[in-house]
Amino acid sequence: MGLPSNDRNRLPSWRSAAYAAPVTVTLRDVARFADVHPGTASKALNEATRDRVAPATVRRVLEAAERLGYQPNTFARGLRTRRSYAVGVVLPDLTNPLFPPIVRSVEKVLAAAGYTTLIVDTDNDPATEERLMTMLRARHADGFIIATARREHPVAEAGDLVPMVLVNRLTEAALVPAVAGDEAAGIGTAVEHLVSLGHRRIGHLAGPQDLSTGFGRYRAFLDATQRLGLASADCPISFADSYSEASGLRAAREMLAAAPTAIVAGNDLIALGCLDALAEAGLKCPSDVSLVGFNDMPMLARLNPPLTTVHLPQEEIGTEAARLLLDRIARPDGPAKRLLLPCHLTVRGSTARPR
Amino acid sequence: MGLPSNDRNRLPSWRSAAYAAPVTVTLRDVARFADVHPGTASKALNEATRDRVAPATVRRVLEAAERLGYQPNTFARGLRTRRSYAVGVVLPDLTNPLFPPIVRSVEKVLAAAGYTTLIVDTDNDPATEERLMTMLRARHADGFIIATARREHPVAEAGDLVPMVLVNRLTEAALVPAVAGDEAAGIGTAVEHLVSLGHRRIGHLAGPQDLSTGFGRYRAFLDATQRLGLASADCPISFADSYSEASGLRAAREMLAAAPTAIVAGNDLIALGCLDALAEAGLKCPSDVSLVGFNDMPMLARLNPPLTTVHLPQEEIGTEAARLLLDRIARPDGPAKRLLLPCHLTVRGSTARPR
DNA sequence: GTGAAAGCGCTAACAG
DNA sequence: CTGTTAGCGCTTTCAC
Repeated sequence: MGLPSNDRNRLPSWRSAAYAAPVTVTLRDVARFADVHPGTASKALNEATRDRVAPATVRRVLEAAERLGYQPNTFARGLRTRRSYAVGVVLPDLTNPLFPPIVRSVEKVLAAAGYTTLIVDTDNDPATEERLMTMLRARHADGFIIATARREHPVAEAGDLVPMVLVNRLTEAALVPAVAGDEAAGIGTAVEHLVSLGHRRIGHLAGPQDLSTGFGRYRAFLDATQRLGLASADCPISFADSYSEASGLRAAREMLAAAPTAIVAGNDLIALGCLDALAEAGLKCPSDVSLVGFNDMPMLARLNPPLTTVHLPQEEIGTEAARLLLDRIARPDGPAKRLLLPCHLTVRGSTARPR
Repeated sequence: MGLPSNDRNRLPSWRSAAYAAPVTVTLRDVARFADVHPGTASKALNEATRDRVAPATVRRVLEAAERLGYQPNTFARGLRTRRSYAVGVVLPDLTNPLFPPIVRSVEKVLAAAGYTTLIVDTDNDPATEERLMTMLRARHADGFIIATARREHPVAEAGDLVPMVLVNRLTEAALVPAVAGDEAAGIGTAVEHLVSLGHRRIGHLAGPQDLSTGFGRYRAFLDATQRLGLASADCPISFADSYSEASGLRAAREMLAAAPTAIVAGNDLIALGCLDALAEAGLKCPSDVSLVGFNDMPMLARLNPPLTTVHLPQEEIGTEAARLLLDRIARPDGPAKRLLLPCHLTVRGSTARPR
């Protein structure tokens, strides 16, 4: 009596527990060991119901659980409570260096609250996204952090049905909590910086317009140039159809016909493509053309020239997203907070006075 | 009759299903709709037992499931079958660009086999790793892909108790399946390349020796230089205590006292630190000192000079790791295959003939 | 404050 | 080939 009933996987004591095959010790085992009814053991183990059990009993149960290395069975608990303590994080592309820092901080906050993070990579494919969402739903994720950012996106309609937080995208409908960098302000700062250097012909290599970031930064560029009194004829715009060096190269070739003295790129990869286009055209950066990127991905400081770019507070974005989600899970009907975190311009060597 | 018994979350049809709160349709609902017993419905739905059900019945059940949008409850199934169809992937650091491509291909293979990938980031901390492993175990992960690579690692002892595959590390004990790039060959190729350029004084900036990669590459360097007939006195070695630019810088400063004409770095980050040390010392790369990195992280081609480095087949590593694991889950007692995938040297601008 | 009992949704062994 | 039944491990009323 008092020992786990199940010993099909009893393991030698010298094994490291975490990597060994599970020895299944159940609540019944704990209860038997502590000499109480399983129901009572359950109450004692559960923070919320603990106060309905005599302190001495609680102690006995807790000790038994400790001694036996009791781990509640997630399946049984989930089946009963309909909660998984798992959160889905839906990313468009894990290899995009923008996301890992966000994921890390999300994971940290959620883990501290007892949640498991289910990371999922949609490969920028709506069908994959649908499939993965279905999977996450089947696993009864308690909430979602969604970083895929098509402007036309089913999530915009799903509204407040399931706890979720949007990252890097603010839907028009303010029903869904969201956190993002203040990209408009970031683009604004970039344009101001160029204007203050003396630029008057500033182009924009816009990102994909079906992504909310691409669209948002484009609008922000329009606003900023207008606000600063630049003629729209002096502000050529080309559209890249993806966030990639190749698309950036194509768009930049087009752009260079308009001979801007400075260019604001939709993101860093587009800026890199632009760098190639400049080299191709025999133009030097920054002496002939200044260039600003967006995102501040790693290694930019080591480029030639080091790229000036708008820095996003990735870690903070992740932290806040996780907090908002926990909030939402706790109070699904609370107001949908929407957070805009400040971006700053990291000035490096790719911007200078025009000739 | 024939409708889901549970309508607390019935959703308007215009909502996108994937993002809406779950409407719970159970096996009983499907069975009722198809007018069979739940047990029969279960058999019909399950590939493996389907042939014990009349084809016409199978069709009816399948259609009912489709019509009602039936999703089996993972908890109930897991509780019953003691399988989760989830696999834990344990990474030391998600922000290391080495891992995302591996994770992506792992995820792809596992998803195709019906498994969910649980990605977990240990932040290079053994305690965090232990905690996360416990969590994964509580969630009854069916297997593990482990990419953390301390040489002293509990996993090395846990042996074949739970299905797992090691990535980027071959334990001495050949009990655990593993897949890695052939780093020794990679280092060998790098040294050969330098020797063929005419270098005779070749240094090594070794990575942390408590990591199996750091140690393995160090040994490979020793082997290669000896094999090629270089005097060990001509092959200075400094140790970086982490894979970082800062550590690389420190180790490189030390190394430069020995005046090698070429340096093989333990990884790319160490190589970057080395680049800084060279600049500091007023040495030009590659004209004064040639430099080779390891891993081929992104952006290296855009550096000044573009870094020559050993390329790891990350995608293939991930694919093979996932396959090995599926194998292992299917036949836990099969032989532990150990795969060594070829690395190739990507020659760029940081290596040249010595003066 | 504790015990008893029901049941979450599923699968698998066994009967028919 | 189909139905019946039991039970995975847990939480949660409801009695006592």
